Amino acid sequence: MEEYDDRMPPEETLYDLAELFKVFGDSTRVKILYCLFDTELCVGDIAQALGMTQTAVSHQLRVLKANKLVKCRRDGKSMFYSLADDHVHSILGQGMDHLME
Amino acid sequence: MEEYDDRMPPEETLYDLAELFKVFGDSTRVKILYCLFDTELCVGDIAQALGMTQTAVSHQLRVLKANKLVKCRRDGKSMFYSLADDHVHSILGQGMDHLME
DNA sequence: CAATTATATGAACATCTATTCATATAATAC
DNA sequence: GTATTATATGAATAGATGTTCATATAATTG
Repeated sequence: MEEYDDRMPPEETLYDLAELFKVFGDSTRVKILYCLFDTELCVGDIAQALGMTQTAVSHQLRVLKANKLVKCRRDGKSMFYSLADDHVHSILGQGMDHLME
Repeated sequence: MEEYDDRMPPEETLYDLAELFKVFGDSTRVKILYCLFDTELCVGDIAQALGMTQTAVSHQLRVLKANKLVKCRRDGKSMFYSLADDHVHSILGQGMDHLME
């Protein structure tokens, strides 16, 4: 890839980075992440909090989990989701800072 | 919006936040941002560096500028683009950190 | 076991988006 | 003025993506 200068990360890394931000780039997923900002919640509670269907929330939780932005544990019939680590808080926070200029 | 608990930012803010991340969520735009990480470049140089058409780069620069991720100045026939502020560096860096786990 | 509750999944559809192509604008050189 | 170079823009197309609907899986209760 001689078009890239020395300081450019590998193309695959930049692709993965874009994929990561793409996950944050949907309002439903952002809302879910903020629901989970400082607590864990089960799927039904998230759906109710956001006024969305269980199915839609579940689909998006799958995306969030595949990208390691949330983790989950089962408790009986319920699955409790929470933010995966502090990077998620940081990224959301940086985004907010930029919005506020 | 009584479905939201007290700590949730307003829905409009969360929407704007998602829109911001959406801008970072495209590999072409991420590549452009990394090209500009520590230097300013004109459109043609960015296009050449990435092996893309001028038109495609120009369209994406417009998106980046509309969202205040880059700024530009004219010098003769050329337009030189650079990152708008340090938030852009921070957000890219946080994303990278998350990728590296 | 069957019934119920909670969640997950697959397919279909509608919407959004990035690129390409053609063309327009802007600045310079002659 | 015209020609050239650099960039921007509008329309069209192709591909990606989020929601809905129907259904499947999983755990509990009786």
